[in-house]
Amino acid sequence: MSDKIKILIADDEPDILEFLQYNLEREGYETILAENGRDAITKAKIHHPQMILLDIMMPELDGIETCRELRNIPEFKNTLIAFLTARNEDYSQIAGFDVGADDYITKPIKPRVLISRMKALMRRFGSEVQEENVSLGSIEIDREKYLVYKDGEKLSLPKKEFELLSLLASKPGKVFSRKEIMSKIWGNDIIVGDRTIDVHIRKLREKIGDDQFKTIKGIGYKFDV
Amino acid sequence: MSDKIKILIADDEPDILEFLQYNLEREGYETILAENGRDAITKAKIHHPQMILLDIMMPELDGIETCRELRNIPEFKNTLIAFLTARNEDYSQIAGFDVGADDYITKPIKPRVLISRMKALMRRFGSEVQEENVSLGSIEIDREKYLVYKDGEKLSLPKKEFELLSLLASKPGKVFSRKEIMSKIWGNDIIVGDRTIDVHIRKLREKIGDDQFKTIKGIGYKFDV
DNA sequence: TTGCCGTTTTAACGTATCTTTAACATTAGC
DNA sequence: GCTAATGTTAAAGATACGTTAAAACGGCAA
Repeated sequence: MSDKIKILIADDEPDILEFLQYNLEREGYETILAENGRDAITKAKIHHPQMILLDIMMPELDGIETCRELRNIPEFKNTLIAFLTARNEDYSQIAGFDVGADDYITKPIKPRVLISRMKALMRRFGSEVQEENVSLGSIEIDREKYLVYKDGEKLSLPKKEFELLSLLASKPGKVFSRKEIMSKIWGNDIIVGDRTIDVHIRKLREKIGDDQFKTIKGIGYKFDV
Repeated sequence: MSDKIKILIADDEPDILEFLQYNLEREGYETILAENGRDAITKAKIHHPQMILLDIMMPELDGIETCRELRNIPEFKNTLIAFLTARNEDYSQIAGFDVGADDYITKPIKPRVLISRMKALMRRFGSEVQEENVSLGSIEIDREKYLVYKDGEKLSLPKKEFELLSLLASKPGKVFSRKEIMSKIWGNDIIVGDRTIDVHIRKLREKIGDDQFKTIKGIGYKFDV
């Protein structure tokens, strides 16, 4: 499996797609191409890109709507999303940010500028970029296949448990507050009771090991070896 | 203490400064003004802004250099920094990002666009308010892991004790008044008796060391080595 | 559609731990 | 030495977490 950073590009003009693909791949990124918003959402679910570039004007589903829908899917709550668009479309620009975009890049696109902006975004938020695989002590996590290995033995966790483990293990030792866990796994709109998290933690403790998961009363949980 | 978000603006044109000040304050931000890069660094150290807007072209010290210097000061490693500049200065744009900027806003500035961009940056960044780790003498505080090390030995303090230590240690030597401690740790609505603070201080003295915590009778406490 | 099954969430209750109080002792500073 | 502020202690109070079982949900196959 490749450990390249994956970028999904959605634009209805093949020329632009090709231009971006060429320039990004030359920088060592892996690109996934989509020709409209609907297509972008589908492909995002399959490929789990770290970053998504959306043209504003697209058939089927425009960039703004696509972004809104993506942000409603917990998996993409924290994915970097940037818009591409013609100069001076200020209205779109505002709408874009309000809908949860991280950046807004004006056409004509200059490769050097694009790359610099992308790197700036990733530098800052890179810590949140989910690595493909994590391996700590006797635990190994394969994010793509949704699989966990404990001492080499394959465990197949349900989705929520997997996501929780995956989140906690992304920064071993760091305490994740309940709020943080909730927003990263459930998203900001969905509200679940406090006991829900406990129950998932309990399941993980049963399956992975009791002492790996530490409770910090009043704050949250952390995963440690 | 005000809980408004503080934004430092550096530009050598008074008109622009005033324009930005007006628009940002109207949105509920607190603004700090600087007229060149040197000034900006000085004022940043005094006011600890959450975000800094830098004009590229400035006398004394230009935006690029200012940003580079700021990024070399640990306190500002994670502060949001955005550049303001005229259109099409692509070279500056690239240099800006390479030097650690988070965004790049082109003049003429449209207030709604500026505010939207800023909110987009803060939305991402806000959750990850990087609290710095403190290390004084034999005490080390890891805020992310909610751990305190005393001579390398790991201590795990209850929430209130941790917060109190964390507060006092954030400015070693500074005397925190009881009122200040109360409002920072309990908030302004919750009222607790005076003995409560004493008890927590006592616990800390037991665990961390008696003489680190000094009482200033009639005023409050300070933490020192 | 219906029923099944695995997953997720809720609710109720128990419990450990943390937080605050209150009563009394001690101390610092006038 | 007097007084107000702080220190100490133990116990009461509050709260967050753990546990369990059952309900709700969602996909899937008959």
